[in-house]
Amino acid sequence: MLRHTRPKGTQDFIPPVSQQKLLVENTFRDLAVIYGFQEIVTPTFEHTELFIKSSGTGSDIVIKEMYSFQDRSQRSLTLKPEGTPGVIRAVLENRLVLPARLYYITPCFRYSRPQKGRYREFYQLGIEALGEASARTDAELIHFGVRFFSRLNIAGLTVMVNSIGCRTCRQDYREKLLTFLRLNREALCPDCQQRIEVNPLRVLDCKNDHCQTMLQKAPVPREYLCSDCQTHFTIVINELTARQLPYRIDDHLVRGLDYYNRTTFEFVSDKLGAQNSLGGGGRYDYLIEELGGPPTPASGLAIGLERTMLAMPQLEVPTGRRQLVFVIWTSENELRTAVDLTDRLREAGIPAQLSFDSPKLKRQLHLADLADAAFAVIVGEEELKRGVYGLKNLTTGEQIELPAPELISRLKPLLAV
RNA sequence: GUGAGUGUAGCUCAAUUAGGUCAGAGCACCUGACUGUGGCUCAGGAUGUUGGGGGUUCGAGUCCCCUCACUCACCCCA
Repeated sequence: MLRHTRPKGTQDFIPPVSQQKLLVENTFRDLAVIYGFQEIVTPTFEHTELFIKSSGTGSDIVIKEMYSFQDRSQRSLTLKPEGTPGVIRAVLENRLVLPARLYYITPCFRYSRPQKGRYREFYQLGIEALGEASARTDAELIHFGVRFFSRLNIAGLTVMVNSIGCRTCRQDYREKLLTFLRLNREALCPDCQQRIEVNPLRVLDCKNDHCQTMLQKAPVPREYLCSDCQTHFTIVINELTARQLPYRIDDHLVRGLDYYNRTTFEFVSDKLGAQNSLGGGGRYDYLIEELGGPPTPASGLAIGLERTMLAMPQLEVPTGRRQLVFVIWTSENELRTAVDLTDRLREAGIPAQLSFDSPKLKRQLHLADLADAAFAVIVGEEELKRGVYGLKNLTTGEQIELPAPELISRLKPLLAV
């Protein structure tokens, strides 16, 4: 029985999975930079009110999923359940000049029962285009997502898009929907009956088959868009087509957070189980104003890192050895030289390691093998007398001798550093 | 928060139809054969309060109850 175990819903990223995670993050970073985004880092926790204000009191995140706590001065703080609110808060607080394109990689926390692709601590990769009003921006973010997933060789991806209108037309639609739902209340599942009053739009994407067949006749947001919203959506669609991005319009796609308007989109994978959304986003033209800033249009996208990793072809078990040189010494007399050599290798940018723990050559070679090093450099008494090092290729077993001064220059091309 | 399934060495799994040499194997790890050469082979070795607690029984990894953890699904969403 282990004495200490990780808290429920958290996970350890150990090698080689940690490498996989790094690959995903780096891919995201590179792409974000290419699209003109700069990184923003905000605190892991914020004042609780920030999230209540942004996500909406009706959202499940606020009602039952936040990791909230009182600090020692009785301030109510909350571990961030998503990335956007902190970013907006920081942008306003630091008076950043808009428009601005920002990206973030951050852990997020939600208290919910863990399952495949859902954790209590999870990582979100997000981009926010603040101060950009154009529908073309929305399409560009979708393009960003598609490109990101394709760079990671993720197949089976579907892009879902929809528009949920603006303040005005959404209100009209809401009334129509409410009338419809109240009329058909009995035919809906208990969950949906609840949702009618709390957040009626969410009834649309209920998973219950019964509800879905019934909802075929329900009014959908797109039918009630005002002309501006309609134009906006048309441009998004045209832009996607022009960029040759396949998409599906899903009239029932409603995002869970209250702050979205007009464009909403989601990346759905067919190899993920129940939690099949790899990421999603949309336009949120009211949030900044809502949080005390000037009226500012904005559009964003957030991707789930763990789900991305789940959808990747397979954990690329790195075949072959690590780009690492293991320095081996044969007796205490050579230890000093070995330590200095290791240090010089490192100065030259060559990953190098040695073991101080055993003077046994055999043991050291075995450790080099365990560490999966590509090469062993042998610093032996014989070699030192002649001014050479032994260089052993641990894959092939071949061993050659190199004049001491040549070692680094010969090693560099072998390790591609 | 609700439901179902699973819990045996670090890992993957065994342990006779209804409880009785049942606490094992393979991989991994350590030591040696190999006094300056890893991987291969051979010979040894260490490791488990069978998730935890209680009960039934002469006797429980095996049956019952509670609990914890994990997994999947609902819910929610990344």
